[in-house]
Amino acid sequence: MENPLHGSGQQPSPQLPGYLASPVAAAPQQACTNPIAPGLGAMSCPPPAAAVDWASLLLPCAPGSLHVGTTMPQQAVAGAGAGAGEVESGGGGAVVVAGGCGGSSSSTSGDGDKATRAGGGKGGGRGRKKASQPRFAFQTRSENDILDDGYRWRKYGQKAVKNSAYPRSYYRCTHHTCNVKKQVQRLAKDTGIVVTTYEGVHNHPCEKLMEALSPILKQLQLLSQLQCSTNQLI
DNA sequence: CGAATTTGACCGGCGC
DNA sequence: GCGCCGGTCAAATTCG
Repeated sequence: MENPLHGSGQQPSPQLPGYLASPVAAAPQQACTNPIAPGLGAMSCPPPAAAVDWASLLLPCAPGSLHVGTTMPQQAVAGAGAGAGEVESGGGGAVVVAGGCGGSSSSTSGDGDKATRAGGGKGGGRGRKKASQPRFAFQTRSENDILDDGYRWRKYGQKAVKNSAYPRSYYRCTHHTCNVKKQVQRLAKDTGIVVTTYEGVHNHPCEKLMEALSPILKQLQLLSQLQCSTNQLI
């Protein structure tokens, strides 16, 4: 996800950009084409409020970013399939925000103890400890398992899970300093729905989004400067 | 050839 | 204590 929220994982909503979390959570019916895709979703979902600092949304810890303020019930994540509500919107990806922060989840995985564990061979040193990483789960109705959320992910595992005909895929943000992970799983009940669970907060801006919006931001900047000059002349 | 994905093994947590 | 299950590692393989 993208957005950088203030702080470092202390914020309730992990990576989901404010523009995603808000519209989705507050107005599920809104037809955002692709809430997960920064550039796309963002552009197609005009913010309710006029004063949105888009530039700030691009930064990690954006002061202006919105976030889901709810705490993330573990079941919302673990049982996202059953727990999270689902919203369907048009033909695009409907999204439902399942939760915001999983502070004390017992099953949440993290890297916390990984470092502390002296490892042996394969698997030794493997972290299993559930650190309190903010988790955020939501469902999308899409044929594509992989949502383009603007960040680059590397798949590091896939596992068949119980009670599901579809395997769960594990991804990690490829940014060297970023420790965000996400799990992607297709619902057994409704194969058209993909449950995506993000864990952690990106500590870097979304490259794609930056790339997509930079021309616009540039223009805005120029306009702003022009306006300043005009005012001075007057 | 480097990066990304696949896949089997390993490990810890949890329920019984 | 044991087995099941989810999560992760890392070697092998594939891809660009």
